[in-house]
Amino acid sequence: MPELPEVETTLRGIEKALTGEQIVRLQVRESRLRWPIPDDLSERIAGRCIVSLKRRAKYILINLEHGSLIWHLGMSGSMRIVDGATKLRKHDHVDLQLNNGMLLRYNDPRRFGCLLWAEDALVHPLLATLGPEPLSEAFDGRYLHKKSRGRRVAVKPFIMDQKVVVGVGNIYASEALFLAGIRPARQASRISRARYEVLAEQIKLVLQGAIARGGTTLRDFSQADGRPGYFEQQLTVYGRHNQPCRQCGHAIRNKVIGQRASYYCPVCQP
DNA sequence: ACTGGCACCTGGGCGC
DNA sequence: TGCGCCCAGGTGCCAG
Repeated sequence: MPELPEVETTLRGIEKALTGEQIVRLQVRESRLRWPIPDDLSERIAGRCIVSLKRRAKYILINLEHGSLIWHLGMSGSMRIVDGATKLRKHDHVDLQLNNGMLLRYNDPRRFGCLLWAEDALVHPLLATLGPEPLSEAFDGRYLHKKSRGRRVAVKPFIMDQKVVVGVGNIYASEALFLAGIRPARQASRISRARYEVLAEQIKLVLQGAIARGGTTLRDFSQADGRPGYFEQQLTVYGRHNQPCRQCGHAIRNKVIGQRASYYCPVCQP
């Protein structure tokens, strides 16, 4: 489910309800996520206050007075703010219980997400080697061009590599490459600086546009208040195999690149 | 250092 | 209705 816009949407949806509140406990119904939720996590964080929430890449960081929760939604994770009387749904694996009676409830059918704790999240091994944030000034065409020298991979998996730039997943990679007019299978090292300038700009625009609309709901993603994201209507190529290109009318093609479905227009993306 | 392939899971949609 | 198959928005790890 979640790429950067969906994670950002989730963060914004839970931030107000959590910030400044005290944690009563963490109720874990299913600890077998991508990595097991540590047994002692609840006692470790009980009684602590939530100072702030941040996003780094696709991780949600819940900063406590001391230490942080590192929370990843995986492919199918979602979060809601509910009260204690709200009925459990299937795959509601974790509740973060607050002293005001509200809960942050985590649902994750496929259990590819994770919930970890670190004293200093940013130096945690999972976060330490991540590339720049796409919406930061550090990320631009010059950076992408330099980073791509000598890389034989296709440009699509290249921009989905979290060591290159974070937050770009399978949907927005296809979208940004379409908007930039670059074929997704093209070798990363064989793209000019000028075209990387356009690509970096389109990555920023497509992510910002998706955040503004609350992300994309294809199957099961929902915002923290239960509403879907509204970016699906804006998708130009993703999931539109054999449908006419919105720019030129040619049929959109579907090709597996780096084990992931990829969509492009053979005319607009030469 | 890079690269491609596999693994981890459940559920929905399809054809038979 | 049931079964088997394929697909799904992520990413760490492995061998080559």
